[in-house]
Amino acid sequence: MPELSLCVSCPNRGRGICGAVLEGASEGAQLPSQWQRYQVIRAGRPVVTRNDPVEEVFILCEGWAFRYLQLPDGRRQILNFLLPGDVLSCTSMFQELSSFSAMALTDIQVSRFRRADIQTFSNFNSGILAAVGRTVFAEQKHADELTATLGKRVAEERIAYLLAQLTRRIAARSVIREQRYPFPLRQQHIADAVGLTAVHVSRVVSTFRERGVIEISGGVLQVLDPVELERIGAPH
Amino acid sequence: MPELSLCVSCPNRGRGICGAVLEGASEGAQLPSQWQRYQVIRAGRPVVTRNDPVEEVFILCEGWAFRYLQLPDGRRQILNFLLPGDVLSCTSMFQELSSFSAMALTDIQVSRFRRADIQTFSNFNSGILAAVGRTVFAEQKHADELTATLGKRVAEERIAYLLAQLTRRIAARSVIREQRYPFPLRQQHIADAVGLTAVHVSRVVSTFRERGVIEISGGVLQVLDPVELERIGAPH
DNA sequence: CGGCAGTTTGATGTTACTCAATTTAAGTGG
DNA sequence: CCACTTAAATTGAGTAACATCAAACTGCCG
Repeated sequence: MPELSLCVSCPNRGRGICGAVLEGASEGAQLPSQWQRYQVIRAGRPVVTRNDPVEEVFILCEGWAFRYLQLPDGRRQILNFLLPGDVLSCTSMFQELSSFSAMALTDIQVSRFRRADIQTFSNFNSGILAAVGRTVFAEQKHADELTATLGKRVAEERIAYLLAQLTRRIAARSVIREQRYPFPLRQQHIADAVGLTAVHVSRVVSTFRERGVIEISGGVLQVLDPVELERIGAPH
Repeated sequence: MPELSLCVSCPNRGRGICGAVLEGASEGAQLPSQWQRYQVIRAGRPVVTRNDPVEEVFILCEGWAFRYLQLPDGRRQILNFLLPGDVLSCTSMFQELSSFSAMALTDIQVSRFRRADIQTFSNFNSGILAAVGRTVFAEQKHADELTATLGKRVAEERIAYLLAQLTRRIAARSVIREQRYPFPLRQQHIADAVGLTAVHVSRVVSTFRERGVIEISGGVLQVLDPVELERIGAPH
């Protein structure tokens, strides 16, 4: 969801990965590239941890990650998944302590900007402000849709919502090869994202497979019936 | 949640209502008051409607309102409740079509600023930007907490979460008279906010009453055991 | 004194969870 | 290439939480 034109000299730029989310960035609405630093984080390692101080805003350049909240009993709720080009969260631009945790789902590469640099720079560059505004809007809209999905919809619809949304986002930033998408999620991740148990996710995914809607295996999601998936998962 | 220092010459300013949420606003971080307009909206009437164009950012000066999403089958999910001093949503600052609907819960009074005015003004006033940033952060944090609550917690915890959060917010902007709070919500509103049915809300609220935790009647919420309510509803 | 909206209560149904066992898939080292 | 190991997915049986339906009750207002 979050798209922001800060990731200017991402190693993937020009290879169609970060580039895909940069559309809409006006000229001059980019931070000086020398301000960013790169970091590689291995799958399963934390990116930021709730209540820890964060000096920087993270942009995901490569791989998948997710934001989540941990409950005292150890259960976690995944708030959203992050794909290449996504800002971890725009709110990191305004807050010194992180209000959420984030973890690398695959090996990832992140680009980091100091919050202070962004704030200074955005004071005399309204293009950045506009980009931040669009991103904030997208983040909030996504959060609202998720709230409605968790509050009012059954398991089948929740899972279809997540899968439909992910395929749309993956397709938007890569060359679409028929209906096959790279898919590093375990069923436990789906469960934590849509508020179900992994066992129940398994059952629902099985019925989707039997009905010829989707097929997940070997880290690849195949959408056999995109229309049906959208119909079940449509948020409105 | 959303607190923003735009509501400068609200009719309630000085009477401790809007004033309560203005703390933290630095000098000069206020929009010229002649840019705002007032409007009264009666209980049950729409404030904004999803997909309608909105030229203005709304700030609630008096009464209660709520943001919601309507599902095609007529069911609705309430996203949050708005109390005096709250911005309807900061994202209205960046988007021309509303992504949500909002409705007055009681008779309300709103203050309206043209989006264009705010954008222009914020370009040469970094105090406004900081205030917007804080508000955006608060909105997102609230949305994240709600997601975790809907995804991972049982009926009793969801309802306690909502009531605890509301009492904190009401207390923050009014003189606290013992543990009695004005409470214009019907049980159906609670149900739509936390993803339950009104019938089940009734049962849970009854057990709270029997256990001496709260008491709702005559538009007043009495918190008899604030510690217990917080304990059940604590988001983490 | 109706009438109406909101709440409460009971009986029953459905959805999703829990626990536990089994199967499949993915590595790993010989 | 094949045993061995381990994580993930699947399946079944039993249960808990919440929804649904319908009826009775309460308070409020004209």
